[in-house]
Amino acid sequence: MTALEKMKTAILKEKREESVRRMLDAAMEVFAEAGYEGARVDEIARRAGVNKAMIYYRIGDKKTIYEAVVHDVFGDITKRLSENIRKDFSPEEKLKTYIDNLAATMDRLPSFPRIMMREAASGWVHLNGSTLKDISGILGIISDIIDEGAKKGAFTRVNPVLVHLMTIGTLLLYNLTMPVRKNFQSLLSGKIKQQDASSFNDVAYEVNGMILRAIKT
Amino acid sequence: MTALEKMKTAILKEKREESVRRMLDAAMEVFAEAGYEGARVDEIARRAGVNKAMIYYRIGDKKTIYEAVVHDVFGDITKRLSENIRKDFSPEEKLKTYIDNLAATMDRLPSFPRIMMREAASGWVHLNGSTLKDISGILGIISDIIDEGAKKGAFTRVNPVLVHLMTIGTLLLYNLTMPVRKNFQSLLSGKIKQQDASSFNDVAYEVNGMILRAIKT
Amino acid sequence: MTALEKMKTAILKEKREESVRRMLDAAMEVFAEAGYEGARVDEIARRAGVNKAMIYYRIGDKKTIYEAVVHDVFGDITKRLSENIRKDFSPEEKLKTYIDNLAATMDRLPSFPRIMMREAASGWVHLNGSTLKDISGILGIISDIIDEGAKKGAFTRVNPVLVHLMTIGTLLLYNLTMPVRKNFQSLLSGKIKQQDASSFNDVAYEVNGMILRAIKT
Amino acid sequence: MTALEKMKTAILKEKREESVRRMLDAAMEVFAEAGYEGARVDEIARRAGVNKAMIYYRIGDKKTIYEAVVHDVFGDITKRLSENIRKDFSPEEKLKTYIDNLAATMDRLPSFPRIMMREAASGWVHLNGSTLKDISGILGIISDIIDEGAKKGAFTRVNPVLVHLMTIGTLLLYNLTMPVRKNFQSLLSGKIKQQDASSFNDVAYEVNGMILRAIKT
DNA sequence: GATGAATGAGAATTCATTCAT
DNA sequence: TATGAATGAATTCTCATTCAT
Repeated sequence: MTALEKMKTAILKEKREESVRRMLDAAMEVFAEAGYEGARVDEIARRAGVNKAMIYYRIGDKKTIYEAVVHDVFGDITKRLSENIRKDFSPEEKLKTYIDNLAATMDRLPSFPRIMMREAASGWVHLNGSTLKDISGILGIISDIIDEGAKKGAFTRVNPVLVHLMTIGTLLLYNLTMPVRKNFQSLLSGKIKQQDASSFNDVAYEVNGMILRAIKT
Repeated sequence: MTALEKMKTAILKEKREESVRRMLDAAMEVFAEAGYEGARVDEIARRAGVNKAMIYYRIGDKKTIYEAVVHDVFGDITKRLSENIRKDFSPEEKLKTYIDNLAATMDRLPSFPRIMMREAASGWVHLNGSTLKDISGILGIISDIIDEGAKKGAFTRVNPVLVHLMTIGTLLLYNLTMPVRKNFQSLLSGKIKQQDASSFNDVAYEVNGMILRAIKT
Repeated sequence: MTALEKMKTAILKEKREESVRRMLDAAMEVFAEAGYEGARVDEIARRAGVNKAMIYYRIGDKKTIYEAVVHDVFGDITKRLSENIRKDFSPEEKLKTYIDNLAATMDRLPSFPRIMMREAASGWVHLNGSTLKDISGILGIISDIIDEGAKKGAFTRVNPVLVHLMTIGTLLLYNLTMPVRKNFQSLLSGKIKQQDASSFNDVAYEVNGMILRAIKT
Repeated sequence: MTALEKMKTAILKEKREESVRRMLDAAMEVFAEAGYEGARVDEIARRAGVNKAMIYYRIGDKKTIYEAVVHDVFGDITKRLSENIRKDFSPEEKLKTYIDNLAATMDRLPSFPRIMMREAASGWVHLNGSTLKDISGILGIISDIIDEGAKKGAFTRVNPVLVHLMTIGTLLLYNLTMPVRKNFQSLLSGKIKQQDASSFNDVAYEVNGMILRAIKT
């Protein structure tokens, strides 16, 4: 193959990947908004700006698209968490980083909370082996943090799975109740004195505080 | 109308209501398992043991069935909570009752967690005014508890919405990760020393402990 | 159930069966003309005068429709043959009846030759157990005829399968070359002296003569 | 043009023809297996080891490919027959050669029986003028053989078209029932004494015998 | 010439909903 | 009231064909 041909091939490949990326991004959005059954392949194609047949050509049928999306979603968060938690942090710092990263991911990838919620409701039937491994990787991280904290006398001995579920459950629900919370505020006017945390940073901060208080010695 | 006719009418009415009840119960199950879009009216009819046209005749179209189900689900839990939290309880007791009741509801009405999760993921678009009022009623309850606790010096001042989200988020996720947690246990063997709470009572107890530690002065 | 209701049910059932019959007849035609892959469910519905969804409701998907058709086609011919070959016939008479019946079936059920040909070309992949049994029933019949003839000294010992294949192969091809044979007649004018058998009766007669000469002692 | 250039051009042409040959061979296979409607252009390209667009470039659309294949199939058999039937043969020898050649062709070109069957079932709509001429050429050959035999007193006067249909129908059906005949053998065990002809040579021999007996004086 | 990319026009199948009795 | 029958409107998926380089 000549150098020119190589360049052409490379450009084609890049274009192809870019197009697949766009399809998967669109799919993630649509699946998040409508769920697996509610998602329309037509709509995914429309948002990705490609012909519908292209999706079948490049990725596969609806089930395959969905699995790719789920894998991406969970893979991304795992990667992010394992990258950012530094070895030399104290358990408290690690826990904070852990919570901050979860919160940040939800901010950056707004489809994540919805897809995760739907997966939970559906009994996680779309999690394949590698994604399960991803998730247990996350559990391993938090487990180690709690463990280390307990050994150093900073934390009480608690079930790390529960801490994880509490953290992610709170953040998820916080994230997903955003659109309706204003309604409650007005209905509860006078009752809730403290302002609702306005940004996601704030809530990460608050959640962090609560969790720490709950597990510190 | 003769007495006999009245009796007949009454029996008919009872039968009718019983039949509607069966349809709604079946619908709740199906919606919980498959979500709104994934649910099949045929399947609801099958499980309720009635003719499909009957559902349209008695309840209405799919959307109407779903709204009735959602209303039932959220109405039930509100009712239960407001009934069980006695005035003369201490804030701590009230909080415990509150958490226990949430946990018990999930146990008794296994469709609740799934439907709530799906509602969260869908942006709560099916909550009508009265259901919203139900939910804010719940928020009012927890808000009052926290408030009272703060006034009595038992609790720190925390955002009651956050406490509520933390409680329910943890319980929901705990409930819905049940089927996959065994997988993680094996993948994490050696890391997680403490046993997973085996019953839902246990987890309510643990969650209660965590929440209390997080907000007690 | 009252007598009136019974009557209603019976009428409904009749209507239903009549409608299924129409669908299967239409399907047989369409499959004969276009083959499995070429057949359009839309076209079957159109010819049967029913809504396309009705076909799925009553019969099933395309594969199921096709299998029903094939089963009908082969079942019909088997039934006809076994009914008409009388015990007290001589082997020669039996053979004649056998050939006549095959020829008559092709006349009466013009889809049969085409569907059988296509089945042959496709490797008989759609023949299920019961249809295979039907066909081997036919083979059993001809086999017995040859056998009896041989015992009585009327026929030579020949492979009955070959006789069957020869009979049916000739009739099928004769039947299916009908539309093009005129073309040949003109191309061959002067060469073929004997007139082409004009009716199917005639050809059954001729085939019978040939087969008899081939196997008589 | 220089000699070198000429050579290059010749090699290119050869390669081109070789590639077209491969495509047509692949197409014949695929059409035989799946029929016109069931055949996939993708699959043809795959088996030919060429890019799909190449087929359109070199041969044309699906219909054109199919017509080329049909023409090849029928042309081949005509050519073979007319070459092998020597003038100085006796009518009996000629008939034998004719049958042997048909049988051999089916052996050598396994797609032929299937494509011919499908063509028969479809009403020969893909036979163009030149192919029709090919076939009537074959009919002319057999017609002449019968004629000559009748004149010499060796054969009775029979319809040569019928003899042809009988021969080819038997061979075709014999060939195409091969895969299912074992099933029948087991179902008919005890009934069919004579072994099924194991090779195609054998069946040609048997068919020859039957036909001869049917038409000899 | 050769090839990967792209797509429009179907085709099968499903399902909420209505009809008719 | 109750129910089997019927259907229109999607929706997923496929594939022959063309494009662009």
